[in-house]
Amino acid sequence: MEVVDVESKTEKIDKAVYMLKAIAHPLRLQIVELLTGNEELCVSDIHQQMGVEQAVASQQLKILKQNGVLTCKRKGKHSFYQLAHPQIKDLISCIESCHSC
Amino acid sequence: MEVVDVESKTEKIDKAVYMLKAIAHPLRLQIVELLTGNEELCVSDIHQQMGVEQAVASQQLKILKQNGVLTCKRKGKHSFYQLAHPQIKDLISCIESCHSC
DNA sequence: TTAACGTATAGTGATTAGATTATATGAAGT
DNA sequence: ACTTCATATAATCTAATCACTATACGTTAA
Repeated sequence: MEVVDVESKTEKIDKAVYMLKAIAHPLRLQIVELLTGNEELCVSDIHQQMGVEQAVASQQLKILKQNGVLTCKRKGKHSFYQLAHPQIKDLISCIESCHSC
Repeated sequence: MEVVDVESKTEKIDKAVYMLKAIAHPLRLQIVELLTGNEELCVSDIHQQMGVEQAVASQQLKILKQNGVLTCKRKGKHSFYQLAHPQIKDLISCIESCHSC
């Protein structure tokens, strides 16, 4: 195995770790779960549905975005967030299935 | 929805979060990856294959065990660790697939 | 029982993530 | 330009996690 492969392997691991760390938080996991059932949601959708302060929702969304879990596009006054990868849906159902059998 | 349902929902979320947090670490993720390709491994297998101190391997294995990612059974001098849920294999391939397309 | 091997735990300081609240920015309508 | 609504950032303090290393425990065989 060459050096360049080793480097990209640790990079992949780091990216995976960042993603997992981002999701590994009660609020953020629930946000991701919400987004597996909704194509996209804006900050106030989440802050209302989850019963948390707007600033809290915005902060957690930022963390999920920074770590490659969500993407964000602004339309007028609203910022719409959605899953960055379709596989994240599968990931969520894997985790959920670990605690229902 | 009844109170008992709400409670078990947060419990499930917490358990999922603990699992994800445990996996969300470079060494621990690699240990789990090793265990998706090997039915079971002992501490010294891991400490040798990963090139880390025995104590480090043991500590990280303990964290994975405590958080429901691995199980452990002792046979003589050796402790053998394995995945606690088969779905963890799928979880790992989901994460990996997020960074190869 | 002691020696050798495999594994587990404990202690430390440094770094990072946590919750909470106040404030700042950005867009749209009047 | 000013107001309102939607979103984002900053600041603080507390708590958890980190890496690292020394040491303790458990098992087996002589």
